[in-house]
Amino acid sequence: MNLRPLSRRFYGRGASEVAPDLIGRVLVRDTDGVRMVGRIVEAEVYRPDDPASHSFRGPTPRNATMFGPPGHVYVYVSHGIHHCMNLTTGRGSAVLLRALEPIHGLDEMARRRGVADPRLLCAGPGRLCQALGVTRADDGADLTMGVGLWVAPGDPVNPVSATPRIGLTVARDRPWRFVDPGSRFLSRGR
DNA sequence: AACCCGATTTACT
DNA sequence: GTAAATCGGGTTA
Repeated sequence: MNLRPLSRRFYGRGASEVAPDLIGRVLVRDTDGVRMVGRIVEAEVYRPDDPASHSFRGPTPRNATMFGPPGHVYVYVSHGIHHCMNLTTGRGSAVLLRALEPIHGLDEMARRRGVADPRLLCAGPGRLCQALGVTRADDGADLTMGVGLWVAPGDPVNPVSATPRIGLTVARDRPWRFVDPGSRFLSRGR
């Protein structure tokens, strides 16, 4: 399998283009001398014109990475406990990774998660980050270098399906969640 | 599936 | 100070 990192150009198209194109591609995580790999099956769009987005009210210390160049990781702390991971796509937009199908390094993911069921390792944005050991320390990392964390080509899924996003209290109507409709590893719908 | 609730960071007043 | 938060786990049904 080709595990070379996707280019800056891939991310620079904006979140609405990038999110559906990420489904079926492969996330690679190298940390502590181990490699973990997962297939992206669920992702959501967040944009600066979107009341649900952290970037909606402009730059703050937390969301600074969203306003930087495309192709970096934006990691934030959710509810003070969990970490969630986005891929920046330029001009205040990003794509939230919500679920992976674990492909490689399941033992390592299970150890970090404290559960063994493959379906519970990466089904949810907080679970995914816990499984891969992604924290706020990774915020701002460059995804195009092939070091630490990146996305490789994989096999893009089409068609993907679009649904409303999950866990929001505003802008709930926008169909900006994209999933692999055949996957059994989604955060909802198993 | 629905609800409840812990835990704490963040942004805003 | 305070309210809201891109959540997860457990309980109830």
